[in-house]
Amino acid sequence: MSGRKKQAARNDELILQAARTVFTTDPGAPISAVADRAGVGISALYRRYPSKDALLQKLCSDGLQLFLKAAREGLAVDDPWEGFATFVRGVVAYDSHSLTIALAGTFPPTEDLFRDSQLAFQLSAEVFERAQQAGVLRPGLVVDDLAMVFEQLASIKLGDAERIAELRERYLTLILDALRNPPAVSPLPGPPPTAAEIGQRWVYTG
Amino acid sequence: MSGRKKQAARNDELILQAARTVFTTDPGAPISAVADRAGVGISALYRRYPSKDALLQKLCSDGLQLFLKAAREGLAVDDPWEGFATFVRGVVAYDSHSLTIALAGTFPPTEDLFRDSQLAFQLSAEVFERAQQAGVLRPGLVVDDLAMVFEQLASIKLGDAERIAELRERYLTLILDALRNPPAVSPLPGPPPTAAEIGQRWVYTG
DNA sequence: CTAGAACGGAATCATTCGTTCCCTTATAGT
DNA sequence: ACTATAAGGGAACGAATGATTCCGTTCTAG
Repeated sequence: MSGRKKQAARNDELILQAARTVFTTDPGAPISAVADRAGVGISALYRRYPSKDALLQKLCSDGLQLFLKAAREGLAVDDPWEGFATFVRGVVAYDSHSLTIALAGTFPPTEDLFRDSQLAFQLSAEVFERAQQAGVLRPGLVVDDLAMVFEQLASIKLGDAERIAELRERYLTLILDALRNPPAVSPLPGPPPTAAEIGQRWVYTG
Repeated sequence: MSGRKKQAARNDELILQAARTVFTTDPGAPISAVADRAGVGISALYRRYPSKDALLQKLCSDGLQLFLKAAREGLAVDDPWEGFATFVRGVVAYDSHSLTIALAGTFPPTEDLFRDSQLAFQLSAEVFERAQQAGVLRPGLVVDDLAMVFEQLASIKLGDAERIAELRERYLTLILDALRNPPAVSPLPGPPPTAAEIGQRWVYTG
């Protein structure tokens, strides 16, 4: 594989990566923004996906796979609490939720997507219940609380991808400590947010 | 004041309330959605505000006033921790952040808005630092963490306004417990989220 | 009874975007 | 070398959306 073929193969990845970045930042972004970001023309996109919806479905599906991966990794850890924490950290680190959340309901779902999301729920319930039965979870919690926690962490959008990951880790630490029974007090990781970062969102850009 | 005048006065409030609800749910909503929700025509809106931006500024400004109110209420409480908690609960309960966050950066800011937001920062810093010096805050926290916490709670959007308030209280309890030094374990309030609620966001609506 | 404030909502006009189309370029196979 | 063709660039098209304007209607104060 060389020359044009190699370039095309790289574009495959370039486009997916660009799409992830763009739609994570702004779920309603135009498809041309993805092309610009990837440094390719619009044709390159339409050669690969028949429509915008198809691209979104692909992204959503990929996100779901990462979620499943995180769940399986959690299940693979023996200690119930560590398994639970591994799962939750994985979901946040893979950023699997930003896309699924942002995109949910914006395009017609497919059979596969539906099936995978059910599997995802099932697996996370397993991880959760194992921890719950081991008594290491704060009383009163339910599985569906997890979805809300993921969603809240996914709402953190400040700066570039790296900074976002740092900040999410910070608040994930806070929340995991609160989810644990008995509660823990871990050191808060990462440089804390600065006034400059917070103020950033107030600047008006046409 | 009677008849037409009274109706007009009621419309003032009707429109503001509708605008709050609509733009909180969807910051990019068309102005006609506000009119529909308020049960009035578009003219009724344009009679009161010269443009959409003007309406947004008004909403944003109102939200900021509520934030200031919450901060002052917190400062009025003697106990440093209770004052802090009062402030944070106030901001969340008044839902002052959903609008300001959602709208920040989407319209040209005014002088007043800028000044008020500075005052807001100043007041919340006071409440925060008082608690910090009393040693009731988790080590490592900074004022700007608060903004991030508010933002995360504001991202909870599930069901109608009442349900949203319930759920926010639930996670606010979790987070406040984690923010406190030493950490607390309060009972989690409100009916927890259900699978049906979580699944709701996956339905595709054209 | 009438001037005019308050409205309702259709019409206007600009913009935004998904998608298609056509033309250029580079390469693989002969 | 030479051409058929895959890959890609990006302008053009057409539908939709939505802010704003405009015009005809209604209600009431005087």
